[in-house]
Amino acid sequence: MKRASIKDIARIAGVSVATVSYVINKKEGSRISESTKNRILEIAKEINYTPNKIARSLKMNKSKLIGLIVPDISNDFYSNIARCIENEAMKLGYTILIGSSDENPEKFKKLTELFSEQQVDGMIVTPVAGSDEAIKRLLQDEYPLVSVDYYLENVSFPAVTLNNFEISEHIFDYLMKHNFEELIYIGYDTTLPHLQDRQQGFERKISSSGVTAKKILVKMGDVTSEVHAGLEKNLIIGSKKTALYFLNNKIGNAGLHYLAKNKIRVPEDVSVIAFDETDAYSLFPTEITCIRQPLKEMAKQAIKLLDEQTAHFSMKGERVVCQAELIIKKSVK
Amino acid sequence: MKRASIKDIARIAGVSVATVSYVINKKEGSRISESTKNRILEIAKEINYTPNKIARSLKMNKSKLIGLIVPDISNDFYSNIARCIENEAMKLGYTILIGSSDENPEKFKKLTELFSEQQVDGMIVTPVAGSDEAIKRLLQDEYPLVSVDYYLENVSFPAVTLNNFEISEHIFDYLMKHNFEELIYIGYDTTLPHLQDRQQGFERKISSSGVTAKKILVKMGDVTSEVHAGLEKNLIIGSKKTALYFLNNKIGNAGLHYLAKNKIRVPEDVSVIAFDETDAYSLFPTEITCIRQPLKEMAKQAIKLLDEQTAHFSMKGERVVCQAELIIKKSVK
DNA sequence: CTGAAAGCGCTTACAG
DNA sequence: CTGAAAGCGCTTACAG
Repeated sequence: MKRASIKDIARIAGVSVATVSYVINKKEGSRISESTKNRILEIAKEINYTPNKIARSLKMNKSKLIGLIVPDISNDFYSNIARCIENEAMKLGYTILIGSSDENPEKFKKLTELFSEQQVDGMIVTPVAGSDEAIKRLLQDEYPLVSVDYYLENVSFPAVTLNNFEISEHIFDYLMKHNFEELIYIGYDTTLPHLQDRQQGFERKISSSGVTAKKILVKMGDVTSEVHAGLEKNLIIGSKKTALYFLNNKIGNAGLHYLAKNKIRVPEDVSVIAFDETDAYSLFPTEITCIRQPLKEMAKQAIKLLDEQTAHFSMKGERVVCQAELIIKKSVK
Repeated sequence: MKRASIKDIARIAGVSVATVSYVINKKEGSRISESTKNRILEIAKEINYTPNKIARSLKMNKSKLIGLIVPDISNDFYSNIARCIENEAMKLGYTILIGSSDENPEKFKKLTELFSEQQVDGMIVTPVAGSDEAIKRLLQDEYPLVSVDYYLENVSFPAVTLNNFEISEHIFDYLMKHNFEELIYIGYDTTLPHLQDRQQGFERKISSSGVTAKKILVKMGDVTSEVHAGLEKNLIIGSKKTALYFLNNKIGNAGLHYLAKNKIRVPEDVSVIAFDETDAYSLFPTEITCIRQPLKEMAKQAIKLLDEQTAHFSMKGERVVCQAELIIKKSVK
C-alpha cells in the first residue's frame, strides 16, 4: 500500500514540492505557469496520487474529522439523526467518527479521549448522566462541542434541543379536547433535564386541570420489561376512557409491543401518543399519532454550531431550540 | 485548543523528546530509570498531555481508523451491524468512520476516496451495483478491504456473507411442512449475487416441487409503494392457503405494514416469514417467524479479516460464510 | 514564476 | 540509561 506522495510528483516533474503543493491545492495567489501546472496535474493522475490528509492535518492543525457520540447507534432515533448529521457534515467537508456510549459515563469518557487523540476538530455528543466531568474537561481544553437532544444544566456549551416542555403542554391540550378520564404517561427515571422537561410540561398542565394521571418511570437499562410491567399494573381496559403518552421511541416501542401482544385495540380500548416518529410504528395496526423531531434541522444546526466553534471557540453556551411537531394520525379518539 | 506535546514535557523534565516518547509508549526494551520515568509521567498528567495520534499515524503509516460504508446507516439492519462492528473494532483499538452510499455508485466512490485520503487502515464495505470500478481501484492500491452482507462475483476480495441459498431452501422445506397451496415471495430486482442467492435457493426448491409460486420484484428505491402494489395485486385472501416470504428487512417492513393497514390477520389469513430480525417486527400483532443473521459473528469476522489484511495484504478473496438461523414464532400456520 | 527551508508531533535506529 | 537526528507528507512565509 505504498502511496505516491507530493515528493514523487516533484521528482518526476523536476520541480519542488512547494510548487506541487500549490498546484494541487489550486492556490490562486501564487501563479504557477500553465505548462508546469498541467504537467504536474498530469503526473498526479498518472501515478494515481491522492493527498495524505493526515499529513495535511498535522501541519494545518485541522483534521476535518468530527466525533459523534450517541448512546447507541443501533437505536432507531440515533441512527436517524446520525444519518442527518453525516449528510450535513459532508457538505462542509467533514467526516464522521462514531461511538456509542451505552449511556455509560465511563464509555463516554473513553470515547471523548479516543476522539480527541484522533484530533477530531470537534464533537457532537448526547451527554449521559455522569458525563459532566468528561465534558468539562473537553471544554477546559477549548474543544469545540455541541450537544444534541440532551443538554446539561450545570455546564454551559452550545446545544441543539427541542421545545420539550412546550410540546408536552401542547400534547396535554390536544388530549384534553378528547375528554379523557385518565392519562398514563411513561418516561425515564432520570435526572437529565431535557427528559424532565418532557414530563414537567405535561405535569404542569395536569396539576391545573384536575384530571387523573398516572406516572410510570422506567430505568434506562431495562425498558421493555419495565414498561410492560407498568402497563400491566396500571392500564385497566374498560374502566375509564384512557390515553397513553410514551415519552420516547424506546418506550413507545415497548408500549406498543405490549398493546399488540395483548390484543388491546387502539384507539378503541385506549388512545396513544408517542414521542418520535419511527418506521417501526407503521407495523402497528393503527397509525400512531406522534411527535416528530425535526432531525434534519437539528443536524444542520448542530454542524453549524460546531463549525462556528472551530473558527472561534466560545463558551457562550447558546441553545438552539428546534420545534417538535404533533403528527395527528389515528391513535387518539 | 493549544494542546501539550511531547516537546513540552521534554522541556519541563529536562530530557529529550525521545526519552519522553519511550516512557509514554511504555517500551520495555529501552530501560529508562524509574525516577525519570515517574517524573515524565507526572508532568504529562499535570499539563494534561494527550498523544497526537495524527502525528503518530503519519510516522507509523497506520491510522487505526477503519472506514465503514453501508447503504444507509439509518436503516435498522445496517445500524445494527454498524454497532457490532464498532464494538469489535474498539476491541482492537480501531475507530470507525462512517459513510452512507444510498446504493449510489458515485457516492460509494466518493466515500472510498474520502476515506482513503483520511488514511484509514482499511474499509469494511457493502458494495452496490456499479461499485466494481471503485473497488478494483482500492484493491489495485492494495487497500485492505472486506465486504459484509454483499459480495461481488467478478472481483475477488475477502467477504463475510450468509448462507443465503441454503437458508432459503431451508425456509421452503419448513413452509412445505404446512402444506401451502401458494407461495408469494418478494425480493429486490437486482443483479447483486447475494440477493439472487436468496431467491434462487427458494426457486430451485419450487421448481422441483410443483407448488404455485409468485415472485414479486421491487426496485430498491421505492420499496414501500412497490411492495404494497405487489401485494395488492397478488395476494387474494381466502382463495388459497398462502405464505409470504419477505427477502429482507425493508421489504419485510413494507409487507407487514401492508398487512397491518389492511387488517389482514397473520397467520389466520396468510402466513409470513421475513428475513432479518428487527425490533420493529415486535409491534406487529403476531410474532413474526424470521431469519436471524448472526450480526455479532459477522462483525467479528469482518474485523478479523480486515485486521489480517492490514498485516499482510492478500487478494485471496476468501469468503467466510456465516449461518443464518430460522427463528420460529407464530406467523406460520 | 519557482524553490529552499522550517516545522506540525511523533517514532526509532543508532551512537555513546 | 539517554540524546541527536532523520523522517513521515504536507503547507507556507519568505526570498529571489
